[in-house]
Amino acid sequence: MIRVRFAPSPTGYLHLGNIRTALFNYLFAKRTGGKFILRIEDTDQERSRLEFEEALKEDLLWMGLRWDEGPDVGGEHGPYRQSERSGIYSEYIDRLIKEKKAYYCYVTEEETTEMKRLALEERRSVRHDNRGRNFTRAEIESRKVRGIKPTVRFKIDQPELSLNDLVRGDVSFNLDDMVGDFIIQRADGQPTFHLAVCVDDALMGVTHVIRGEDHLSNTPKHILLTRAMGHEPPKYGHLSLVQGPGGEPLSKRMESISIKEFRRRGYLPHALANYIALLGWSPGGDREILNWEELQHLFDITKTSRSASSFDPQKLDWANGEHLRLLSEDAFCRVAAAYLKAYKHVPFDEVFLKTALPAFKENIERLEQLEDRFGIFSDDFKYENSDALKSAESREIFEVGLAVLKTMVETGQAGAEEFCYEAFVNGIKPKVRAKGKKLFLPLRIALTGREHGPELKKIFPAFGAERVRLRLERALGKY
RNA sequence: GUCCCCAUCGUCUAGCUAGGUCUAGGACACUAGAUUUUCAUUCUAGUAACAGGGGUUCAAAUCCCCUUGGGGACGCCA
Repeated sequence: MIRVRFAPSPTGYLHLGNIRTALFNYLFAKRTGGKFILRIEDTDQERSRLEFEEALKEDLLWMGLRWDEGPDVGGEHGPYRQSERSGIYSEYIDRLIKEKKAYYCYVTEEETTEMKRLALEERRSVRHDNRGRNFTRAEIESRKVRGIKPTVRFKIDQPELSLNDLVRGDVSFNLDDMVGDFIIQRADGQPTFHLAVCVDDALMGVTHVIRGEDHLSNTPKHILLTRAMGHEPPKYGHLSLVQGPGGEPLSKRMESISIKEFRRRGYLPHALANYIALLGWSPGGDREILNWEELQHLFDITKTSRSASSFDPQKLDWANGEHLRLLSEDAFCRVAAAYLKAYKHVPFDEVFLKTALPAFKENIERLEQLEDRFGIFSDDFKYENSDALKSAESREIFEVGLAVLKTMVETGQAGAEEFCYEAFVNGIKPKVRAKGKKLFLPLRIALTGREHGPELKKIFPAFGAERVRLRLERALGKY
């Protein structure tokens, strides 16, 4: 059984790149009925905050990525928060030291920094020179006396290592030039990310580690460490990174790409997932708009692109529009009403929303746009193009419209529950000179104040006869 | 600097594993036209790419090498 994990550190909000990693893990596991684990990597106590953990769980759930094991839901391999697993980590660290696979290192942080500076200056490879390995007993004693607390470093003796990556194929590393012994326990006694990850992946039975390409060069460390602890390393897959629209790297500080922000702007979770999946992956053929089941069924990690891809907000908008239009009228109303309630202050009740909302379904790309579009229902509006209202032909349309409306009201064709657009328009058409665009554009502007908008037919039920009368009169300058 | 990864339209990509069907296909965006009794939706058409150089081969977008360019890593962050 495939077991994967998404392991964010709660030091900021989830962004496009993070959620893509989570999505790909989820898709990869679910295709074969595997398990998706959520693990919180909060070994950096300085920067980890509970607030971020809560936010990230909310974002994951919103996207439809429920974890089978993790905080809140539990599981056999818990706890799933690294800060609650320190006992486990120290056991492993002790054992590695006992087995001479790791050692206490009394080299200070300052010395390490200096080592790096010098290497850069002499244009050599920047790596730890393992000097702490050969300190004499006396040297160690003197450092202890000076109050220096040791770190624990894992020994690397292997000169090279190759691995078969799920997305990149065979990759080999020249370890000699790359890494020295690395720290698995800080001077303050806390385990580092490298140790915690390896211990947890092994103990939680993780079979595949799918993560960003930025971890590719950590992988040799992780393989060596895992083996040293007596476990078989998982399979690795390193996803190419996502860049911003201009090719810049994504950052946790970029507001515009946080999942929270996408929610606020009215993207459908599934449309976002669909678009994100297309970033670095293609189902082949001409298909682009996929539902959740198709996504799950078709996704193939090995067909994922090996080069970085740039986030294109325009294409996201297009995808969102497509998914919005795919919704049934009922579903659209539900989703849109819920969105409006949560994020916008639109002064309309649910009954009104239900009659008005369907008109906008074909007309928007983001739910956010609804707020502006609803402006046509406000009685306090300005004409986008008042010139179109002033011609004799236009005035004729409005005068006739008023007359037709009056008749309709008198004969009961414009009652409260139904107000027929066709009857209204067909009543006007034979009696005026203007037709086509010359007829409908002035009418649209008179009625809504704008040159663009939903089909007039669809907004009539929400408008009602009285509002139409008022607006025709206003267009005529009668008040 | 060292190590690792990557390279097809402006962008996302198909094609590359098993070289010929590629005068390189689709999508977003853009432009033009059609439909819609108006705008949008929809439809049709158009502009636009194999980074460069060397090989291998009858034949290279596809395989190999070099150059160039981009990204990542080199933390007592994850």
